[in-house]
Amino acid sequence: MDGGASSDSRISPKGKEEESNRTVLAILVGPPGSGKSTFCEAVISASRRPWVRVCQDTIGNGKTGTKAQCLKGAVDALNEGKSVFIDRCNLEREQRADFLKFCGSRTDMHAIVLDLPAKVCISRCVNRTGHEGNVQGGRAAVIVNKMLQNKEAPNLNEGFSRITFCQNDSDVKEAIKMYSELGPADKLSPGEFGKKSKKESGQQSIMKFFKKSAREENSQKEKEGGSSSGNGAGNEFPTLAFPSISTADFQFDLDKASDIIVESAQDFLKRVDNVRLALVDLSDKSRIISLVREKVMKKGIDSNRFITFVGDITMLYSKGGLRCTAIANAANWRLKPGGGGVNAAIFKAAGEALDIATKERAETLNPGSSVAVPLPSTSPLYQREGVTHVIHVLGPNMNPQRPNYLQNDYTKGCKILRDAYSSLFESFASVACLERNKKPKLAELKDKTSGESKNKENREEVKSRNQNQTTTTTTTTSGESKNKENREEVKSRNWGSWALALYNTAMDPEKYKDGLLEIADDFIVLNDLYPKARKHVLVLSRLNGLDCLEDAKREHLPILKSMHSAGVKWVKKFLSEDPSPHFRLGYHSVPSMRQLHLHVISQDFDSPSLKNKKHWNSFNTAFFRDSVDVIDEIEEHGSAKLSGEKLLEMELRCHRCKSAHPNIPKLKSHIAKCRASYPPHLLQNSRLLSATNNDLNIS
DNA sequence: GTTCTAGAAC
DNA sequence: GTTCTAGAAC
Repeated sequence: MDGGASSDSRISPKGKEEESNRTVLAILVGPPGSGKSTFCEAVISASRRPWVRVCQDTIGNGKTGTKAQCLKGAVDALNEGKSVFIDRCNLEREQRADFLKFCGSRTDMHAIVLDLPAKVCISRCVNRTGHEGNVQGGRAAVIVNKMLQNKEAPNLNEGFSRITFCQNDSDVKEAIKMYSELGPADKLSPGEFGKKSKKESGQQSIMKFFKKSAREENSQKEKEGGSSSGNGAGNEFPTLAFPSISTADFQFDLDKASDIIVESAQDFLKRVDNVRLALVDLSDKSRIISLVREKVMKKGIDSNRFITFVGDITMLYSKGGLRCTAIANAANWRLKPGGGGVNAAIFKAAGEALDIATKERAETLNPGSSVAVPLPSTSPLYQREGVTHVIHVLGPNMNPQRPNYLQNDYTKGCKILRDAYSSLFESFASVACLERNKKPKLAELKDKTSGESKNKENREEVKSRNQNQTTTTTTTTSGESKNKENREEVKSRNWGSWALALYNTAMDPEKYKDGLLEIADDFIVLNDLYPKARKHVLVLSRLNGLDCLEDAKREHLPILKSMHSAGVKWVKKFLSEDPSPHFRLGYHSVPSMRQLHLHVISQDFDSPSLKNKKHWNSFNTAFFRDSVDVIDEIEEHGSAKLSGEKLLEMELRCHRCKSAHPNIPKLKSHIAKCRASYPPHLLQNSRLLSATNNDLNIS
């Protein structure tokens, strides 16, 4: 920081009489979660000067307050000779203007800008509301980000005599100290303090993060003896390739659309560093591409960070040498493959895996929103193109032949299209953040620069790397054919001694019988030693050699079925004691403990043993394979689908409402309260068992 | 699978 | 300073 906020500041009053009665009206400027109320409270409790906090959230006595009420509150306090904090977001100039009318001989106008990283504000919002209301998880992010999009930093020419900018907690602390020490007769020196040098941004931590990653990558490159920098620098950035949304089938006006693309992109790139956007179109005669190019040029957007690209969005790397972290899909609202255009092409190129992964994420999509779907490493798009995520996005429809036609209402249409792009870019930012967190895999590829003649060796490299991955992590997709070659290698597993506890129990149950709930001929039921929910038991196969789900084949169907019905029996027993919980029965794709075991687990996940991301994701991503599906798949294909351990690294999402949470404690406090209905996928095929579940009465 | 702990993030 | 994560050892 350039030391600003600290640079004090107090000027002792010149002529005591005239100056000592001066009041201060300080307008706090910052999004939800930036700490405005905390700021006010800290100053008020420590200050010798009489302050009044005028807060729009509380002024309405339970109802949402209005700006008018705030204005009146401020006038009253100032008339009583008190100084005032205006505690509302005040991010836009217009919002602040009315308060500045008080600027007069007796009142000094101050702005205090809490320009903290958006990420920090979002996580505080999540924490604060925790549960109900709309400001939680992903929504908090959307709301805060949206507000920040329109923010206008206060300027002295609005009528402020002093503006204090705070970019981090220590700036805030100093500002609090400064205002706290402001006695009734003191005056703070006028001017701007603590303003950031160049770009202003609420995304500091994300920017820092990307900068750091880029540095690391560069230094690694140097170590490898690679070329230093040059014009290709942009090639290192995580890149989002996206088609123009709504302008093909949905017939959105091209001129308007190109404005929105350029403005949204510029906005995004301003806030997030070291990422790149690429607008892609199939044809070099594309009108949208030329319009966008023109506007990008006019606006002077960095050509390393925003590019237009002519080519097939499903073959950007293999055919065009353009490496993209994520590609956007102009999806339909049902998120179904097919149809035509980009949607059909992407689903086709990504294979069945994308369809499955999409279904796990969402059933439908609203216009103006997006959903990021991680691509399984088996998808051709991942292997061949290095794409880790497909982000489905749905724009407005201006085509009368298609559903949800907007009847030429471009006010609505433009808004939805803007929302669509901003949602798309936000999704990409979190994807890029996630990918960066992992050890760079594809980034290891030493490609020189762009060049259309992307050499074959590189592609071979990608391929072999991914093959290696499949052998070590036992990731598979569709059925038996896939992993035949790998099987021998995978077969010899190294189980640590700690991983044999279940195996030993299964082989010699009598020895451990005190701790067991049930011993049958082919299975054992026992409480999980470290339950991850209030009810969590294991149905353990007794068959030697059946180590894990990967080993389960058609010949094991009888035992799988008998384990399943044992599980259901125990669920019934638990429900007869307490009918409230829901249960799932399933296997981990890659278990830590040897000997096939079926988890029977209540969906409260209320347990001190549930401590980390891996715990959560092992029960709440596709890593957890429902017993019913496993049986179906083995009956049909001879083996069950397995998911890779990559899923265990995914961001934390509520298993009911699917909101995202920054860490385990916050997730846990959320799920303790979330009563949203379960995702539709779980409500089918008896994947979720409860007291009201009819299937329980029959089987 | 857990525990322990360094150090990152807050 | 405290909270949280993630990697190593078992």
